[in-house]
Amino acid sequence: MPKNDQKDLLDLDSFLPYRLAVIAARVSKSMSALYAAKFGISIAEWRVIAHLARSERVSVRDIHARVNLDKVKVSRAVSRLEEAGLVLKANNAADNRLLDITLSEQGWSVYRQIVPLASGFEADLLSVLDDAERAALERIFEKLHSRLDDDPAAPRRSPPEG
Amino acid sequence: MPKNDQKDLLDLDSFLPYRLAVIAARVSKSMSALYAAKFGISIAEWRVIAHLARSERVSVRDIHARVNLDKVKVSRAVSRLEEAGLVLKANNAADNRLLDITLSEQGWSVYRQIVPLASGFEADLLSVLDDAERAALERIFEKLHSRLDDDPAAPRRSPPEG
DNA sequence: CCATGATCGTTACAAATGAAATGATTGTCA
DNA sequence: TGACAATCATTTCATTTGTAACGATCATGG
Repeated sequence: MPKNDQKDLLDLDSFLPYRLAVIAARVSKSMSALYAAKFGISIAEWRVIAHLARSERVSVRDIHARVNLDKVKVSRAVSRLEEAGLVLKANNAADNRLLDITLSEQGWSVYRQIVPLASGFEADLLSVLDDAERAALERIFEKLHSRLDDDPAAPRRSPPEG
Repeated sequence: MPKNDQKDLLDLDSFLPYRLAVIAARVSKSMSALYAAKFGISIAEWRVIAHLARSERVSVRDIHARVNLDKVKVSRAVSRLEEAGLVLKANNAADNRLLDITLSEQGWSVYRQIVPLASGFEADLLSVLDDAERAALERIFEKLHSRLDDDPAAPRRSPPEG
């Protein structure tokens, strides 16, 4: 007497949350290998650097809101980057609770070295997709996000760049 | 004098590894909220349960190889599940290094309760995609995985079910 | 046989993580 | 103005995580 009917079985291999987690983990790990060893930078630190490169003079809260990292993780990433000399912290003149975080010259240098590696990695991945699939992927991302926006259990989506 | 030309900037919001990580994290968290509170089960434990449901009497190594969790994580998840009474451990008669891990009656019961929640959650997510987009997503997953298979830095893909 | 190496599951230990608390600063409104 | 709540960044502390090592068992080849 079987414990389950076939219809009650759930195939993990075809289960969307699982598949997304697996592909994201593979891509992240493969990507981070490009800079982790060479520059001693974690994924969180890379996100902070990438955000600083396009928005100079931001606070921990700004980064937190824009880069899908919780406040504590950003704070620690920034501290490590400061110790490594890649980032500068200053007090915000208008509001002393805030930090003005910026890339140092060395931070910019590391960023400029990573960008071509990252872009190349992404281009390599995307090269296997045709135009229709890339367009579909765009729509899929947007549709899934918008569906998750209705779910209070889902983490909030980052606000659009400003 | 700007530090960077536009062409040297990398937009994190449109960067594939980042986007995959964000959507996967949102989906996983939203999904795990369905069973985490009610059954006190983590994502790793859910994966173990889901695998045991379709492959009774497996070892830690089997689960590790099939469910994208490292050996230690599986070992700990199984131990927690055993303490919770959802899983049974026995020695493999043919090889005493191996464990025969199975779902207990209570484990099956929890599984049967989670499956409709998980299937419903997935169906709800997929409902926003049309047939073409779902088909595209299938191809995208397969193409990205097959590209990553060439990258020694990427974690290995799980072998097909058998 | 039996010595050597490989495999399995667990443990040890350091590092990373997350939730809540903290201290410092600012906004609010009575 | 001044009490009180809110916000920012950090710290604290318990838990989780990953790497490496470990003991136990098995496979292999001499």
